[in-house]
Amino acid sequence: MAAITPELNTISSCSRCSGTIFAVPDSAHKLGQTLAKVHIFSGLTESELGFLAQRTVPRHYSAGESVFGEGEPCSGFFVVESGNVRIFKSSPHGREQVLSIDGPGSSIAEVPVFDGGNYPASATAIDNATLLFVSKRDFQALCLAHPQVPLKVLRVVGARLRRLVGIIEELSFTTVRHRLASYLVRLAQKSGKRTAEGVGVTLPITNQELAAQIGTVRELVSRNLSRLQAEGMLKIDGRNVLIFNLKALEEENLATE
Amino acid sequence: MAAITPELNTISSCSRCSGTIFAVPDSAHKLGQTLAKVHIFSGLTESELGFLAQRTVPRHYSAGESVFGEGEPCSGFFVVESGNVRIFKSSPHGREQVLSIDGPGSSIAEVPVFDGGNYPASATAIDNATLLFVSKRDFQALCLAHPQVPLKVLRVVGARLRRLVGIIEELSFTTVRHRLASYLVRLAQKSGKRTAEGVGVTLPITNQELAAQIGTVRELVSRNLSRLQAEGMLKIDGRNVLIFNLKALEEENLATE
DNA sequence: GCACCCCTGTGACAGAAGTCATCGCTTTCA
DNA sequence: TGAAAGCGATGACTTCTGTCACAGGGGTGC
Repeated sequence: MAAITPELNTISSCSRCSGTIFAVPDSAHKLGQTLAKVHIFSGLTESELGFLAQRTVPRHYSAGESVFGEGEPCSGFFVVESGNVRIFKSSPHGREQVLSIDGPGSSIAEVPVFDGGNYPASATAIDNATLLFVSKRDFQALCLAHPQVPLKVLRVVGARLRRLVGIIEELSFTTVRHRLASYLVRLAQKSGKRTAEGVGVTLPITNQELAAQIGTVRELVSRNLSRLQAEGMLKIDGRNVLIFNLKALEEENLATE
Repeated sequence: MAAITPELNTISSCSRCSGTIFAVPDSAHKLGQTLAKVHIFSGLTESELGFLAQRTVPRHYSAGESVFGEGEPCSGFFVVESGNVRIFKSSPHGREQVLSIDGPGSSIAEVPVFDGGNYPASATAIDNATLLFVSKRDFQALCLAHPQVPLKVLRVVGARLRRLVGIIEELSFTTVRHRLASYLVRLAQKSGKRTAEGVGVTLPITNQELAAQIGTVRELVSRNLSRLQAEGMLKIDGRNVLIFNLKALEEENLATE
């Protein structure tokens, strides 16, 4: 296993590291710094992080590239160092349902590492991304050696589970219109710009992708956006959306949810 | 809150145990046996189980009684000793979406114990049930003392997560008709009786409950069952359903899923 | 026996969801 | 520069979903 690490390290980032197994130069140090920012590794000592860094394999993905596919056997899990990863389910008809978007500091596919099953969903890189791969075996060993690590994993998995329950709730109880309104409200809260007329947001994704995130098809996103505009709740200008009355949009959700 | 344990023990089952903290009579022994059958506690030694049994509080619920409600603060988690528990989400309009049904040996609400949040959904007893309550503190202590316990919890939570992903997939990609067909197929695989004419199953629940489990309303369950009957795929006689062609019902799912 | 409650089936209907096709605009890239 | 691809809007249409209302069947309890 030690063999995997230095070689791939070399490929990925450290041009000076010539592949000597025991050399733990800048690259590993940098990895350690990255790992320290990962939720499930917070609290580990520097030497523990170093230990982990040596067993970690950086992998680069270009935008749109697949990280793993649903149903594939799981050999380990990933930590997002840079970029964003999209976790999703696909239907045989070509529709997709996004389960989560994970950015730097997040871990991915913790679950199959522990239950021994295959990946329950697919993952692709949204933009150019660097992920750190940790093998099943190494991670399980780490968990046994550091009992607080699995507890942190549980916290992360718990958050994931809550998000999934939220998706189920939305899919089961609400309409596309409401989910779209929810999305806009969330977006406005996160990155909205207050102006005299209302709150301005910029959709960071295509209608197609928005549809995948709220569980519908692109046409319905387009239509419902138009409808909200026709009702005077907002104004659409390409990807820019000016929300006249954020409050009304929020109440939209309470109404039928 | 050490007070919780011995007193409630007394109330619940052990008539001889007078509340002395260190008495570990039959009741605790029996508890230990029960605990040994719980997935997340398998592998613990007898003394460890005894330790846990002393800190465990049996609680009895009658059919339909609430165990906890969504959003309530979480003080611990539960192990199902007997009976079945229904975990579900409610909409303000009175609809419900079942997330899982858990029987003996299952644990419930492991997640909020670790992430510190509130219960993400509600739980009620389906039939008369006995649950063992384990306080947050005791369980966290156990996890730190026995690193393999959180790993087992992760396995259980992983299974839960997979089920939720499955629900999302069904809700997002399929129609009520397909979800109903899936339900019937699963039921047939689990408890179907092969006859000359086909596979006979008995619906164990009302249409209303079936609707909550597949994410719709009672009328649509009724209508879709009738439609499947009209199409000659099955015959309904009260709660008894005779499936003429299980294969066709299975393909029904592949078709649009 | 009778009132009451729960379960079930079903007609009527409105609105939502999804499909298909088309058009126009922009971006990309050869 | 021109073709191709991607994106967004929208009309037409079908099917699905959910709601409301109502009627009948089968228990249960008084």
